[in-house]
Amino acid sequence: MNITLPDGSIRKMENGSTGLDLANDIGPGLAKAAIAVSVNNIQRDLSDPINEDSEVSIITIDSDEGLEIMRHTLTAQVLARAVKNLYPNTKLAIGPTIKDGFYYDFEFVKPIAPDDLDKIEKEMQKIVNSKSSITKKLQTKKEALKAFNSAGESYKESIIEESEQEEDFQLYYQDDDAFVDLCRGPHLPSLKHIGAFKLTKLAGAYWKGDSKNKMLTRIYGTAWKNEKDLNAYLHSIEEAEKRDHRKIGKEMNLFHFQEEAPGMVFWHPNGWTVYRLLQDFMRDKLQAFDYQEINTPLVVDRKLWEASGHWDKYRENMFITEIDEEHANEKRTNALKPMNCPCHVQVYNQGLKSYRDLPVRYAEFGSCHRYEASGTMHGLMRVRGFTQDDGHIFCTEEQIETETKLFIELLSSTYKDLGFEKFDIKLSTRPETRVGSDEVWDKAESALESAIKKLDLPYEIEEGDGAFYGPKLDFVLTDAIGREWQCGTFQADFNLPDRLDAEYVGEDGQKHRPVMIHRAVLGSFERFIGVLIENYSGKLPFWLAPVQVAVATIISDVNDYASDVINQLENHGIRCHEDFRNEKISYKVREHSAAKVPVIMALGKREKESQTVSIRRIGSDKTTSMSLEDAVKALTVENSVPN
RNA sequence: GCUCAUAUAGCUCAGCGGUAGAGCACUUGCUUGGUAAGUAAGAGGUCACCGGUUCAAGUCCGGUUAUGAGCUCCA
Repeated sequence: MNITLPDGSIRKMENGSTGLDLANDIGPGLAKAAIAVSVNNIQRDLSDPINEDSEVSIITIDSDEGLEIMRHTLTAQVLARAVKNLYPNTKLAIGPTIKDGFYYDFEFVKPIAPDDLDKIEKEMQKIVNSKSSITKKLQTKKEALKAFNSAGESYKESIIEESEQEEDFQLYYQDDDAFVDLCRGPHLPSLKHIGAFKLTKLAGAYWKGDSKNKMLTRIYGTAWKNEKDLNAYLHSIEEAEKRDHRKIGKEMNLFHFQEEAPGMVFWHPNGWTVYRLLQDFMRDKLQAFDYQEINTPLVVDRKLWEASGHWDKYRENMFITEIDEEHANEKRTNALKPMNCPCHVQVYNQGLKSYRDLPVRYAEFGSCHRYEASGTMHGLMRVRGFTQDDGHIFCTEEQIETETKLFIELLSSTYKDLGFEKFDIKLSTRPETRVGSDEVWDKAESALESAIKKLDLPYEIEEGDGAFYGPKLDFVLTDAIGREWQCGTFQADFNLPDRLDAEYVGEDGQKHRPVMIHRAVLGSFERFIGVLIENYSGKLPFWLAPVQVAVATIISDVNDYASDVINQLENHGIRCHEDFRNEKISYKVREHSAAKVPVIMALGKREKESQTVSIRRIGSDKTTSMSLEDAVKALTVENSVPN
């Protein structure tokens, strides 16, 4: 048979030759490094026979594929075995690879503690040191079931049970046959190819990811081809932890949370300054794109939520309020709004709208409350009380495309101004259960798609992932260390205008339903500020920094000059912090640097005499001197809000 | 919501049955010092909350609340 290699060359091999035979044929070095083989783009074990003309490449640990196979073997053959050695009655569930590592789900008889990971890790190392080779046996469904049944591995049994195949279940063994695992493969031919690894955490996870099922114990780990890569990875994790907005929020005195209001932010002066600046910035953007800002009630009678459908579908996430019976004349049940859309329809419905009025674009910095499950909250990123940069566009079906295009322009200009150059677009199309005719869906989906195309932007399609009421676009931005955050959204809605009876008079003099588009650029201010903090490690751009200039005196004789400097800066709208304390300048510099103040002005005798300032920028240890006048001018320019 | 862990001074943490500790921050004194920690002293705590075991409970055991890591959820 003919084997085509990645470089295009063709090698003649005997039918039934294995990947290992091929590697040997190419060279002994490759044979030694080979860990698996890719046959017509399907990964196979090195020992699998190849029976027909194929395109084949040898996988080594140096490739991403190879690394993944190594991680897979590490979890399925080494971690699973180590756990079985130490805790013999543990049941094995599943153990896949994930980004940078792997996990394995177990059902332990007695729960284990994080400290036990050390012990397991040592046992794993012992197994790896055996350098066992790994062999595979193929069994029928019946044989496989029997094997795992007698071993008491009920999860494996159920995996086999539910499988549609009858033959060729792959069972992998190490040299001593003492451990066997069912696996899709491929695996390393030998444990000697295992690189550097570390178990990282312990957590619960539902069997098959279903919260109705039993909670298993999941052990996470990371693995790399050598010690150096492992350390680099661990280091990058540490670096990401340093950016944690909860930690930086504390250091910069931006906000706090407390027990009496879980998931609700207490904004401190510094944090609220950032919040206000971002909101003002957003307000200008919206105005430039012809939105009209409105404001609607926080507390609204359940009748409206019943009409909108939220009472049925969303009630468990709503804060419901009742009025103290003793003092109320009438009992009514209200809810804190979890979304702004029904209220926006109320505003739209005031007065008759003509097709000439469309599109109507309402914006609201809408304060919403959602009762999020307790385990889901996470700093500013997931809260119960938040404010959306929300907006709703009422338009005709024909206008969807233009509105999509305009929105993407608004969004990309906003992200760019805030320092995010890269974002991805995801188009989610019709789900199985939905409202609206196929014809309308066709129109809306193609309107969204063609708008993106006209802007020449890349996008991905998420088939069937749309909301029941319409297709949507999600916008995912990438931060400074490559993490992705879904912030913006643009959702067509054929449902709510109908439920809440929104209409306009068309050219034909008849009443029609407008399409409603829900859209947000930042998502919520709370979360977006979290993203900004993590993106910038707290070192916000000058215009967004809560304190922009720390004016620190070197000797108390220059306090009067320093006050003058502060006055001039503040008169130009620059936010200053006065530091006249009886401390050394290095002490002050250290403190303001830690607080991530973008500019530190150190003022001493020299500056006072020459009417200059000495400027030190965050992240640099250089100082530059310039006249006070020039400094005020330069900082004023730098302080202008991007647009 | 589920699993596991955590809760001690403003912050970061130590203490793990017998009078509550450290570093930083804070206050005061001395020091006026040129770009990431001058110096000495002082003050600061219902050890999250409720209950139990014990002669004795931050410390052991239950429960509650919050937080953290995952899981589930995010019409």
